[in-house]
Amino acid sequence: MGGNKILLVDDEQDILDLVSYNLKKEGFEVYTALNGRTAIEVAEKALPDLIILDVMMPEMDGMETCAQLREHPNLSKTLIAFLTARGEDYSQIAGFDAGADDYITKPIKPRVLISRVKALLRRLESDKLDAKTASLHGISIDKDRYVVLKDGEELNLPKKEFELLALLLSQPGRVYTREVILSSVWGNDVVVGDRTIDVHIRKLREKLGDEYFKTVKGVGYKFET
Amino acid sequence: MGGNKILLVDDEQDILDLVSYNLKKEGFEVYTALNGRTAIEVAEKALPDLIILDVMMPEMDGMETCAQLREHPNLSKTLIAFLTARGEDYSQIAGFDAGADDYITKPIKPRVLISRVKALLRRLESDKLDAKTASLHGISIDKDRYVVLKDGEELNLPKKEFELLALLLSQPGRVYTREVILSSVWGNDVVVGDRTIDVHIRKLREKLGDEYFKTVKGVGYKFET
DNA sequence: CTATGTATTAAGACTGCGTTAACCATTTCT
DNA sequence: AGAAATGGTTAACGCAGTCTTAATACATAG
Repeated sequence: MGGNKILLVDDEQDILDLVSYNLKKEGFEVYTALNGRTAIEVAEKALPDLIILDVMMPEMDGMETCAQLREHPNLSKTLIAFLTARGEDYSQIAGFDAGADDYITKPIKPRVLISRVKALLRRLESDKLDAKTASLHGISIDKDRYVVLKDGEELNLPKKEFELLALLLSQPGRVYTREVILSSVWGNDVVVGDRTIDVHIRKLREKLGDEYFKTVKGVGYKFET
Repeated sequence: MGGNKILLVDDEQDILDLVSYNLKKEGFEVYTALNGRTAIEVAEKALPDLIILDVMMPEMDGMETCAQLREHPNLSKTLIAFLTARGEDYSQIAGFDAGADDYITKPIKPRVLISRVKALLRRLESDKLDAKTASLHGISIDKDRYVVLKDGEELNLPKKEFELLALLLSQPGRVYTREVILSSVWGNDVVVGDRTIDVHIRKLREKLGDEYFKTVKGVGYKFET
């Protein structure tokens, strides 16, 4: 998870030091700037994944900086989090909906900050993945039409096979236990044996390729590339 | 993202209508209450994800309501946002740190409100995620995917090894006695010898590195860096 | 030095999965 | 309707990987 670049912008050196220390401890690559102007310069070169921006700064405030960053072609999609003092007048901040991705309130609690930063970056990662996976593993389903697309080829699966695939595909990578699979695909009242699932998994493997369906012994199955 | 439940509490029907309309338009399920007492009643039944609470209300004000909500076992972790009039005396609000998760100032601007609400709920979602993943210094586990990440490398551990690691990692540094480990990983009714634990610890050491797993003689094991 | 607790192996037991084939159930075709 | 095809479920058996044990070697505290 380490290695993400974060740009930290605040006019108080103390805040920079505190936050910087904590972020580095977590393995992040940290850049700092004391004002909006240098922030933009640094951002252009470092291309950070996340910019944490103090709202209240002399000269160019956080919102103004944010707006300029959004103008920049290479930075328009960078995550931006605002640092605001609790009780600050939100109306003007949010009213200027410059597209901040999160708000972090001072006083800063390191552990809170870290978890928020991680949450934001997770979002970034999953967005990236989402864009890729659709085309990467070449398998997608169309629940409306009850059709599976593999490398552009349409494929008609029987009901149970389709629903099982749909379940696994709904959260690629996540392991679904037999219990969950049964209640989700077969329903809570229906009683069928565990081998039934195996057989359907086998059929999916036959039709879509062995490599996608991974067994986690003692736990369940997952869809993975 | 739709489907989140929001409880809106304000003594002015106009405000309820305005905000309610806007939230519903975004696909949220909205409940309303005109005072603190009914707010608690509704909250108990609906279990909302977020409660927006006017600070200034007759009888029971927002802070008092908030405090009572926090007492309630099923609602103690619900997100709470305070509605405050601009220029209101923040000191008494913040001083009474009842654990509000955000402050929204009146007059309410719909677009602002929506973006704040969405930001809050996003936080909720990622906090839920946090519970499922634990990480420490290059080693992290993903319970959903049943995968261990070491320096970015994916690692598949067998069930017991994974669960043992998950336990130790759940409170890094804390020593887990053999007794606790057995009841947690193996269950209370299963009877296995103590050496079994050693062997699993050994395998974890092999796969993840000796240094992480510290033996505390006569007590148990702990995960440490 | 001894007692106690832990580390390390290797071997065997065990569990749970994969696979096939046969058997119903349901739908479709003639 | 009867036949045929398709889909769903189960049972049986083999197999691989996982778990546990037991035996022995090692470490540390007293």
